[in-house]
Amino acid sequence: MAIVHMAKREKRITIYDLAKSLNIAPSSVSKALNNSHAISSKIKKMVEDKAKELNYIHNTNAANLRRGFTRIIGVIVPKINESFFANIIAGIEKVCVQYQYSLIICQTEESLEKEVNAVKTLIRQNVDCILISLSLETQTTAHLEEIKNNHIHFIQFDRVSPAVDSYTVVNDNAAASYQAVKHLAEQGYQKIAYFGGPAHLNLYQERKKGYKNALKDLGLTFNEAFVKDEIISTENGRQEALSLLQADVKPDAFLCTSDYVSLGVLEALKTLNLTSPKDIGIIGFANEMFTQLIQPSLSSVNQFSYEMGEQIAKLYFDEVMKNKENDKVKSVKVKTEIVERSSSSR
Amino acid sequence: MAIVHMAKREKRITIYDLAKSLNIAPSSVSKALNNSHAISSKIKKMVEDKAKELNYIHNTNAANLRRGFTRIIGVIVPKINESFFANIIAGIEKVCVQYQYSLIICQTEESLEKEVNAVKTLIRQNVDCILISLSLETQTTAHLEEIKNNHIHFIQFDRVSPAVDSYTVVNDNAAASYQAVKHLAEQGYQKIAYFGGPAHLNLYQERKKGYKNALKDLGLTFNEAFVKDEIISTENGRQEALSLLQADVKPDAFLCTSDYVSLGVLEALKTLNLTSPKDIGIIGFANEMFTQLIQPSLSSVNQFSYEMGEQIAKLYFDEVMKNKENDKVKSVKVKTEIVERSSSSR
DNA sequence: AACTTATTGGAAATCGATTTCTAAAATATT
DNA sequence: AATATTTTAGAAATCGATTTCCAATAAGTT
Repeated sequence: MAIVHMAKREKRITIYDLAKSLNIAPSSVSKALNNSHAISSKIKKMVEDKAKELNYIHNTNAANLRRGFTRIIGVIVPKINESFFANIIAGIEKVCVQYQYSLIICQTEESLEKEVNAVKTLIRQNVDCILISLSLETQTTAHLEEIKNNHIHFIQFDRVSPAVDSYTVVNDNAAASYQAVKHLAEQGYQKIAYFGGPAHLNLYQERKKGYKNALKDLGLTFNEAFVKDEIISTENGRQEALSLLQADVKPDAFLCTSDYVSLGVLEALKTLNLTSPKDIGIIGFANEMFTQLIQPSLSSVNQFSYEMGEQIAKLYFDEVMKNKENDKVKSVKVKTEIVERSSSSR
Repeated sequence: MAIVHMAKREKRITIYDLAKSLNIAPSSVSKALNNSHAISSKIKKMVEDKAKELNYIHNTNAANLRRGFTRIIGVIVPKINESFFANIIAGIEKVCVQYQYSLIICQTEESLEKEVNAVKTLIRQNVDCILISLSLETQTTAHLEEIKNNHIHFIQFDRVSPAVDSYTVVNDNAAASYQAVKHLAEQGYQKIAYFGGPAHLNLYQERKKGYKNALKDLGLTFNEAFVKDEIISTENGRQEALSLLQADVKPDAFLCTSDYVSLGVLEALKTLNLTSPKDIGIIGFANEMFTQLIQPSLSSVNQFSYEMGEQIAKLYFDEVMKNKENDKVKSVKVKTEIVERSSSSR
């Protein structure tokens, strides 16, 4: 796409205009507006009044250049309009306005190339910090190291790469799926299948680990055929469930790492004339809105996405910002909760 | 909340560093990097190589200050994590990256005060354009005029104020609700109630207008008691539906201006032992994900939110940006579509 | 070869704030 | 009253690019 160039905007009122009309120095105007203690309250009052009168608006751009930071935080997510990420962004925004920070949002649409470009854009924009959740494609991390090379603060969340040393905010994914399996077992399900996402993502490794550990601890047998990775859409879930449920040895429950996949399992049950929770137990991840509206309602792991957003932003303001060397990075775990609904209650 | 000040970041490589290490002038470096025709390809090559070698990253801030524009577009929405707005933002982002523009996102949480602050922040940040959908509270528009006073391009979308002269992108709301009523009538519903939002919003005035016009054209009687404003949540919808359905003269269908309200109507039906579509027809607005998943599935007006986002951004790049005086503003209508599902099909 | 015209690199001004340093004025101290 | 100290305003440098203008060189023309 061609890059279009814009005409320069008409000039705004500057501190020089204020200074001239008050017959004082621009530096004094600046100090007055910044409430510096090195300027009298008489001049402060004068300047403030004149600023209001002439409709002066501070030019952040000029100040940023001089100060060296921008009060802007960059956020990179796979998809802005996926409710999990939309909630996280909303939570981040809520906290950022309180600190008078702005947010630049980029989406990668699950593409590494777009992710690399987004990182470049944010570095160019001089953001103070980058908050990122990796795309499904991301397996290299040179672009993340680049953030650190440019001395920009950096927090990974949800989909993180342990290969890069940084602050992280994640759910305790291993514990969450452990709890989910335990819940299914308590409801009497014995042969529990696991539908995970791309195996190179730490997030899914953790969930699989929790699943396996729970089976072991509960004395349930582990069946390699019941474990599928790369199941991330409703359609994937439907097909894999169909094939598993038509095999000789069938599962009696599914732990899905997405509610959309649960939905696919449900569709498969319908075509096979099976019902949940009677024949098959189902539990998903994310606690999407629709899980409580459909029949049967779907059990799910609530990931507290909005709260995760708040915690990410708070981590930045409370810790990262004050840690100049970005050493002693820290990992924050966000609580999860098993929401028991029909699909796993018998 | 206290404003925290940040330490200045460590210095990055600048064009002065490149110039020094190549023994040429900074201005030549700038021209080389901008692919100016006033510089030889020999020097361009030299500069590009050295830039790569030293990991030079362009400082947008400095360039912005000099150029007078930022390649940043500000977006203000009531809630980032409402799927309608999340989709719009995603659509806007999709187009903006193609033009190498970044997005600053603000949410008002339906508060005028936050909206005013968001506008101020965006003006300070020197954005090239502000895209805004008004909060429910917004009835004054001084802050919007302020955008124009600062010569910042400006597009209103979805929830717009006709009191402010600006580009707008909206659904044809009158036509949409007209079609919705027509659809209900065709299915044999005669006494159609209307649940709208705050009456001061143009959006809802239009929808009510379409509703009334459709009734007239179709020869259906208009009943003032069947028209309610300020019904925007599931709970509102449930209560009002309950009260209407227990009155002497009852409606046999509901046109809801939100799918969440439809959901409330559905709840009311359950407590009254009525069913949809047999006893009562329902159609909502927004075509939310859940409308096709629940029982009965809910008919809805698809507003094509993602496409609306794309069109907003395209309007900016194709027209607004080129129209220096911002005169001859234009209103873009985004198509809608009646999605017929069980709740209105008998 | 002499002259005109096109290219191309560099010096310096500029964008609009912040900040350091200096000096004058106000206040405090003896 | 003389001196020491503190306040306060302003001059000038600075952030890192872009852009205008000029001069030197290269290329083209007769």
